[in-house]
Amino acid sequence: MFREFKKEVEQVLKEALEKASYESKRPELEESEHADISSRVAFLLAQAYKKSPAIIAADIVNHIQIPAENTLISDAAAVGPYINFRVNDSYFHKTLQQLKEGTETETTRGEKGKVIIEHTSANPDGPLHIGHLRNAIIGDVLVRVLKRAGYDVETHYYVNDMGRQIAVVVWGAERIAFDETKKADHAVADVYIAANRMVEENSDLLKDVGELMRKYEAGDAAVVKKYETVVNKCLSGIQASLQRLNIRHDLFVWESEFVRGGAVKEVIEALKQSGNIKFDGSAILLKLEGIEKALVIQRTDGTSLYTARDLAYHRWKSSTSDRIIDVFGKDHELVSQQLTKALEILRVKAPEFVIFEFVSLPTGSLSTRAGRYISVDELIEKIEERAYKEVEKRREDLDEVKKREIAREVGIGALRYDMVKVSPDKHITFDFEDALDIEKKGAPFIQYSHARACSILRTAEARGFGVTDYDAPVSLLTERSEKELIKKLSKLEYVVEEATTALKPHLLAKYARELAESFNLFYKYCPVLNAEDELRKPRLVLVDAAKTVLSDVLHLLGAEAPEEM
RNA sequence: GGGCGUGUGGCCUAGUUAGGACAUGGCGGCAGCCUCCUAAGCUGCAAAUCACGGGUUCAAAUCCCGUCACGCCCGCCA
Repeated sequence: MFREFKKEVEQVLKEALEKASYESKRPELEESEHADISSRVAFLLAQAYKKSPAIIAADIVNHIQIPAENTLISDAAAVGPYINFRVNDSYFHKTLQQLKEGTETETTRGEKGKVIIEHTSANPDGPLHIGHLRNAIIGDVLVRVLKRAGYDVETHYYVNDMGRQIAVVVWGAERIAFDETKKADHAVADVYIAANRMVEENSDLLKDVGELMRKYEAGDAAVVKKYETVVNKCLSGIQASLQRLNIRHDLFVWESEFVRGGAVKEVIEALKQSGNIKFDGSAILLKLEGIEKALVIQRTDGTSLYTARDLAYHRWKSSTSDRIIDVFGKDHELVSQQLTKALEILRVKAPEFVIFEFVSLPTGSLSTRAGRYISVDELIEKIEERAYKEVEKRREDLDEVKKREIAREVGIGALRYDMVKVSPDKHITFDFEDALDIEKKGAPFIQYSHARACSILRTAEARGFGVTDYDAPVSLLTERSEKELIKKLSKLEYVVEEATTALKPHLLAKYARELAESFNLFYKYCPVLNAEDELRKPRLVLVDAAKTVLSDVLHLLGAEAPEEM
């Protein structure tokens, strides 16, 4: 409802500016603690019209006409240079009415077009570590938010199966047996680390690895088979980890498809046509505007490079979607720029990039090859265990299965929230102890508010207060905490929209926390079950509506919404 | 050397795209609140030269210039 309110204020303000003969490009609206929405447009006009902002603000307010009916605005007032707008009773009423049938609106089903989002895309040479985790969670929250905003979303995991490191694993797998007692991706990592050591100690072995790569690119059936076995083995382990985090991909796109399917050749051909190509011996280079070094897209020996394969991949994505989003680590930023320029040359829509800064350990940067990483599996294990202890402390009354279930939901929620709450362009030094410390204002805090709402509704039913009656008079909800909560509820769609256009998933985390805070204050100051009949009815409506939004926002963050904890 | 990003109370963090009303929260610290719907909650207190130095402006955490610190990138790797 906040979006509608904001739009109406914009309109009303625009009309008033015209009537008062002021010209301003923007309404200068901002959320404010002094009003429901506030305009600082008077500041901008002060210079041009050589009057004090306060006088202009008062003048504008005098020209403001709030519609007699069907409006969400209660009043507009000039407070010094600011013009403050407030919502009216119907705003509260409509907000709750809208939540009657849940929050799924008519825009929720793919009508904004198709967006392909690529995230995680860890090399299949070992398990996911905490760096991949940040990528996966930022990506997954965006997926959920975009769906909610009305996009038809397709999620891709781009499988780098043509790199040297995968060849090393395949080479190693010919000599070293996988430890079948281990989770598949961990077994692959063992082989990778061991094989890598062998290759490093004896550089003659590199020839074998190179031979494997050439045969794979050429499509040698036996080699392809070996690759597929190894890559699929690793991916199965990775997928299992992702599943525990409530993350799934629609499509696993293998790099090699673009080589053997001919798409890479086509891209190189198209680039040749463009005239931005130069040759260095038999190698092919692409000149890019504003980037000093030309990009090599084909080796002297004629084999393909990551860059060319990536171009083919993006050309394909572009042809089958309206919007492309790539979630990349900061180390890929230059690549993303090169990609953009190259796609421009191909006259193809470029992706939008969500670039996130690195996660490092207190001991230094992460490295799968050096075995220096914390795997996501280990992290999940430990955080669920920690959550279990917390549940046990509080709810000895529950049976084992239930306690485990809550611990899982709380643990995963906490982990995900922790990763998504900070802005992507902040560098993170990962501290195991900090992560395990189920933070007070993280996901469990929000889940707890939801559980409290559920508890009230459960008890209401048990006491025979009947179904929640959305026709109950909302006007009785006059307490400050009640009004604040409703206003907070009304902002979900607005936040979703902001997070979608700016591609900032952490906005959702912030909103979720604030929503839970609002609910907790309401809970504290407004008894529901013990209120008088007349008041209890609308309060139950508010609890029910809050439960809906809390649950929704938790799901948008990829966390569960437990009914009790 | 060049490019990108970050620097906000003891620690972590929001706000920087579009400059404006007392800089958002958390952790930790101190002091309180369970005869009342789950205390994973709530209330209060202490704690900030918004890295540093200039500049623009009526107004700067936010814009401009410079400096410093940290991270990442600058492969016929992926």
